Amino acid sequence: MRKGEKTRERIIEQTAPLFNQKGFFGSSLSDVMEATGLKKGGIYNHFVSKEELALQAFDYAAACVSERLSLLLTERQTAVERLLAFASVFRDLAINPPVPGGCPLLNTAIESDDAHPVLRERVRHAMDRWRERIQNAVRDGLATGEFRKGLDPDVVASRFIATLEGGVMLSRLYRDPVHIHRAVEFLTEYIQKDLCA
Amino acid sequence: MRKGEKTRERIIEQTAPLFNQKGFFGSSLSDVMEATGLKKGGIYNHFVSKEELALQAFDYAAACVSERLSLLLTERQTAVERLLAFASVFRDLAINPPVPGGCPLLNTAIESDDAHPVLRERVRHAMDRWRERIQNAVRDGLATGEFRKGLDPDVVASRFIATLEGGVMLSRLYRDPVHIHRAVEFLTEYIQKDLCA
Amino acid sequence: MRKGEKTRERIIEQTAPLFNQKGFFGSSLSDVMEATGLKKGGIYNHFVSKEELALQAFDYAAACVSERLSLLLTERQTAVERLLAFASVFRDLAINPPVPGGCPLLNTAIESDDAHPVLRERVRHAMDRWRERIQNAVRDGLATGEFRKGLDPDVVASRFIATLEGGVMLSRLYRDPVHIHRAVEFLTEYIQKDLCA
Amino acid sequence: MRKGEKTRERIIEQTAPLFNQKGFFGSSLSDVMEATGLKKGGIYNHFVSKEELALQAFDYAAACVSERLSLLLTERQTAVERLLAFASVFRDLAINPPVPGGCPLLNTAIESDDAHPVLRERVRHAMDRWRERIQNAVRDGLATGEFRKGLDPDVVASRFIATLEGGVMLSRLYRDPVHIHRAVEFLTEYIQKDLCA
DNA sequence: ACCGACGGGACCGCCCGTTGTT
DNA sequence: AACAACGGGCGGTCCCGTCGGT
Repeated sequence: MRKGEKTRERIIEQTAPLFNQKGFFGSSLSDVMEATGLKKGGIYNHFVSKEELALQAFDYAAACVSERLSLLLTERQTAVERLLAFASVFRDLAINPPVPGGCPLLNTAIESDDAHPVLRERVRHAMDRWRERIQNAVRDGLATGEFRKGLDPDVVASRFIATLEGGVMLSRLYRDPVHIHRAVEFLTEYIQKDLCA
Repeated sequence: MRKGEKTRERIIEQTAPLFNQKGFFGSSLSDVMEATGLKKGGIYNHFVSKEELALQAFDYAAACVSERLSLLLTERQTAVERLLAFASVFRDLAINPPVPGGCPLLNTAIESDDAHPVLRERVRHAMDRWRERIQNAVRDGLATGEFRKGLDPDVVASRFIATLEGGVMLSRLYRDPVHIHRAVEFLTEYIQKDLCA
Repeated sequence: MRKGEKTRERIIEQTAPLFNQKGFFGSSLSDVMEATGLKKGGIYNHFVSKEELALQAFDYAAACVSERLSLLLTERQTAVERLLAFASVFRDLAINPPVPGGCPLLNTAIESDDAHPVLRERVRHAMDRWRERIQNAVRDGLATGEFRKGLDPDVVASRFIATLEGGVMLSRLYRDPVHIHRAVEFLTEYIQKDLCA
Repeated sequence: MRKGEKTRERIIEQTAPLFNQKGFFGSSLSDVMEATGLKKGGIYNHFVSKEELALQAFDYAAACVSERLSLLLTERQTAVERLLAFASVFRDLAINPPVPGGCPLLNTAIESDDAHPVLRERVRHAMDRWRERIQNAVRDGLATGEFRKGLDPDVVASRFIATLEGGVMLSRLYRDPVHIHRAVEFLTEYIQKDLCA
């Protein structure tokens, strides 16, 4: 990897927390300069615009969360375990997020949905991957007989993500982990009572 | 000061959708001028700063939602009906919100939690009121014997709001009402299976 | 005197300290409103512009100093006493000025000489009156034989005003009355050694 | 940073006359842009604020005068000659100032004394240097026996500066060099009659 | 590859003045 | 006679992006 490539990645890593915390409109190039220690010229060598950098910073932040998901999901055997692992990642997202600022998908979805179509498209794509993970877990559980018949994987995915993202929002708003814990607990009961055969 | 008061309220009403859609940092005074048809001088006669206006626009937007809640909640007799009514308001929030842009509490919570403490405090306060509504409904259900003993109203409130706000986020992100419908359905099942005696 | 006339004078009295301290360019209409307790409409009823008000406030401030001069000069008998009285008024101008902010002629001369010809003309006129007072005192001293022959009243006036205004400036700059005292002492010696026959 | 340093100095040199003539509050950034030929971005690259620029422009203007003083004072042998040289610099200050607008210390002292503490502190410091020059000249005169015993250098400094600055004010107000000439003449007599042994 | 200098313009806030109303 | 309401525009500051230099 060339030196330039490394710098480029460093910029992304250092600005992802910035954009995740203050948003795209709330972050200025001055903030970016401060976060990276580079001057404008140094940044524009690697990115054609602030928007391009923000997009990649979002992709990076989303990937950081995905990585945590992959890490936990692959080592789980049963579908139940995998769904629980998914929920536990969100517990971290609220309390000890991989990228400071909480859940990048939630943050960016809210900021972009009426104001930045390009960014919104990125969030949709990342969100699709998350939903697939849950859908796949559910399908596996259906295939192995772990889950009761008739379950709609899509519905389960919506329920999971909605509840968890909402819990993240509440815990971050109140700076109190209790809300995300209640969300996880809610889903845990849901798995046991509704999903399992 | 008859006319001024009216203008002031008109400014708030016309800018609430703006701030709710583009956020505090994403909305400029030029946007406000365009939305209101007034010049800066005319706006600054009623508000000392953009921040002051944004705070009041948020209060207004939150009050609009609260009004819908009050309207539906007061005419419901049972606790179950009131919880269902609460959920149904969120269905509207995602699809046909009283103030364009979705849920002002969700939007503002996400934008402010790392970037604007004053705004965040406002959201907290508004969110407290919402939680109280649910808690009160649950307490009523407990008192009448409608709900099973041992229910923690606080926990129910967290579960409701998390699930619904997350559903709003998903439906707005995908421009698809199915997600908020699934969230409401989720909570409907929850009421029937877990809350009722 | 009509009520309007009284308000008008009140405005002038209340804004003279403002303009004398912060200058014409440094004083805003907001400052004027605060100083008078009136709103813009109340002020523009009596003055067609900020400039017009500032001109009259200057005239008033200059008149305040002139009044002190008249008060002291009329009760003095000899030319020496009158010159000393003139100097003593400047001692007050630096330490306990009739209009807060020091000498209005000095302040306004400095601000206006390159920036505001109209104001500058007013200062010139007021300064002419001051110089005449000294010139007259000198002429009287010459007529009575109190002063030595050959004295140029114009020269004495320049020397007096220059020394005193410079002393005021220094004492106000350092917030230390010693400088104006030294200036007065300087002129006292000058009177005794150079002017008297 | 060869070029930038040069531009920075050019900005200071070009704005010093502006601030000296129209004052800090009377000079706008538009004036600065016009004087320098740069846009706001180009100016703010070198100075963090208008205030910072004004402070440095004052320092520059004060240094310009000081330079003239140094030039004349160093080549003079006797204390008398040095005091006369000091006075002659003020003659120029009124008629043909090194920085257009007259004496920067006088101008800035008057504008800042009630309105801008930071600027005022700068003036005080520069004025201290001037007073030291006179005090040193007097002390030298005392040491060589040129001046009569018992002279207080501090008093002489106050008298000189007060008289000269007041003379500058008058000459600039009237656009007539006669007043500063009279002030210099006054001090010349003072030197001969009062200071010399 | 990074920095420095600069443009052109948008930002929010405040300016001074006018108008309509009471 | 006083004020509230508003316009039109300038205030200083900071924005994002470009380009030349090293």
